[in-house]
Amino acid sequence: MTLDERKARVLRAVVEEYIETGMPVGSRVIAKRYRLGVSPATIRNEMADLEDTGYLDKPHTSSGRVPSDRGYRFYVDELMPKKKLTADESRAIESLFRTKMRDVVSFLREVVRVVSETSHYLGFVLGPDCESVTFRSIHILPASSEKALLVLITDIGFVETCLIESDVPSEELAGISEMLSRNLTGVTMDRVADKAYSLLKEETSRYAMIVDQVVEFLRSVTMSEGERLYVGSPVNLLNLPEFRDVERLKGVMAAIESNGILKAILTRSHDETSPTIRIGVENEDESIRDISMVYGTFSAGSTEGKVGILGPKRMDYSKAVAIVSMLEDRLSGYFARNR
Amino acid sequence: MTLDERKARVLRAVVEEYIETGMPVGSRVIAKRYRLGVSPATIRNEMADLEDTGYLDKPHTSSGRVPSDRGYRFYVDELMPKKKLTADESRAIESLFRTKMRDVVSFLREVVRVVSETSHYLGFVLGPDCESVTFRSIHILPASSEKALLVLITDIGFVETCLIESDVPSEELAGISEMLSRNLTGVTMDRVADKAYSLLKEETSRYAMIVDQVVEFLRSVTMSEGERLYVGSPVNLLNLPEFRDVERLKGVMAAIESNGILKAILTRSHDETSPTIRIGVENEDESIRDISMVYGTFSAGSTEGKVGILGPKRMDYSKAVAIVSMLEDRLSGYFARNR
DNA sequence: GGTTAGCACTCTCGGGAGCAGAGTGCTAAA
DNA sequence: TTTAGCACTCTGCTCCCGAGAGTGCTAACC
Repeated sequence: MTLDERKARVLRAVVEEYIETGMPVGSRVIAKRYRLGVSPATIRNEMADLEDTGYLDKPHTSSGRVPSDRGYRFYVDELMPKKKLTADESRAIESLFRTKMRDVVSFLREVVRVVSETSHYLGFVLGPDCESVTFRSIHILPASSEKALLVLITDIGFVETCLIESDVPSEELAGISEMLSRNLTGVTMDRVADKAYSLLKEETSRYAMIVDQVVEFLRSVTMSEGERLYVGSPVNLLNLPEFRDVERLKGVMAAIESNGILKAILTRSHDETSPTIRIGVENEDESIRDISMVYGTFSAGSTEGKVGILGPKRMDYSKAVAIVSMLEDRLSGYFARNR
Repeated sequence: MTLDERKARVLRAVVEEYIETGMPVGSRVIAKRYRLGVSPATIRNEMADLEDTGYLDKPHTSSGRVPSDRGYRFYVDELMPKKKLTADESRAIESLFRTKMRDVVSFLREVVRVVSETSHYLGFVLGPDCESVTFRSIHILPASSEKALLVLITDIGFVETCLIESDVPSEELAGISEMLSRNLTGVTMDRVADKAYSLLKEETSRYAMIVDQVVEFLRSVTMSEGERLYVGSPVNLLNLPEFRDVERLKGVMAAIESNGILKAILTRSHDETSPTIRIGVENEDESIRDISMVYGTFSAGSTEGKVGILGPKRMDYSKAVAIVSMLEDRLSGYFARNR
């Protein structure tokens, strides 16, 4: 499963050339642009071998070669150089952490925007999951004569709020919140609503109005799994020749938007090496078999989230890895600081 | 500028047929499908007249007619039937208001989603603007030993939160928030940060740490103009024949995403009739001259927001108007209830 | 034996040519 | 005023051809 020196250099040249141009690459270009010191004919022989062993494909009998999924895989595993981000790119990413974000949701949206922008592909973030996030405290604040504001804070600094109807006097609201906070601290979010209900059920008669609303709020926070996934804008994909065909774009978009698919993949994966790379067929799901993704994990308190990039198979893996690695690091730091 | 009875019927038939099929429509189809009681030849004469007066266009010398922007305009002004939403459509919209939303931002995002879905075009919402939203109250809650949570509530029920560093004891935090709330209530959001600063500057020495952060938070809330515009996913547009050409889609997407454009149009417009319809060239901005938009205004407290639909010129205006009208109404109601 | 030049072969892509189909405009008759 | 008829126009499709790019193979070369 290993390749001799020269074959490896040819494969690398083909992959990099193809990543850059998007057009099948011929022996001529390789010989000219990548100084391997041999003639096109020799390159042709090597390419034929690489095709036999499955590292390269031919779109048709007689046009240049294109890396196969296996070829990309070998490239990212063995040949790919470690690219550094340009000053501009790292500045764009760092700026995320310099300006204070008001809440985690807008922060993660902003992360997605920056990832899409610097990678020129499609960025996404999967937020930490509820099952391992725990309750820290709840506050019930009087908001007007008939309204109160519920404010929930979790251990990783997520804040959720909700306006409810309430005519309960503010001292009693404070009492309830204090009691809930005291008893629920450390409980995981998926169990918090039930636990709150049992704590509050004796009070039901006195504060019936707000008890239901508080429990419903806690439940809805847990349920809002759907909102964990943030995906960037697909404008960048429109510039890629592989998405000239609207149908293909539609397929990918549908898959991503259907939301379940990407999330399932990301939550299922407990991966080995730091940024995970999924190339074409390596993706479980049919609908994204002709694109690639690069994603990594960041830790947020007791749990973790994912950040990644979706792009064509001929994506600039090296840069994608650099971006994802940097974000894994910075995001973990961010959540550690903001606990 | 008026049309005789039969010309009007022909124009209406052409517009509706074109909206439905997206293909240039010929005299034959009109005669067959729309019982006007005359032959294709007569229709042809009428169509020729309509072309002379600028209501119809011909893509090329000898193919069917297509409505011109002026034709669409006449159609929406004079000919368009008032469509009712189907049961499914109104149910989808009503469901927005039945399930309790946790915060205004996710609520508006959800509105955008539903609008896109029921219209099959691209929905958008422009939230109320800061200059006319006023401050209601602020709370500074202890969140952990070195953190505090700022919670800001505005008169229309918008809630913004932010975690800050703080080692100030909770009683004093309560004192500060109480003082701020008392003095700032009713102040418009664009002036609140400065006012807060002058209120707090005497305390600067004692609570230097948090004073700056509070002021910065208030300032950033005002600044977050950029987040006021919510735009749906453009997947629906991919299904339209007019966006088969990727370039066109790219143009529109870029214009929308650049954010300033759409917002400028919406904030500038103080329109006459309830749902405003902008057809093709009627749009000020070059980049959206070949699409149409239908949007309306909803009131939120002392200020207002916009909700609308972006689609091809041959969009189903009648349905778009129905959707927008319904939302103008419901959203105004929603913000009135949730003050 | 590995490397290279040469050459025949294959396949795509772009530009006509030709043809069916759809639709028009005009004319003349009802 | 309406309509039938007909010549005309323009598109879209298919087929065909030639140019160009690239390959695989063979035979010569170092």
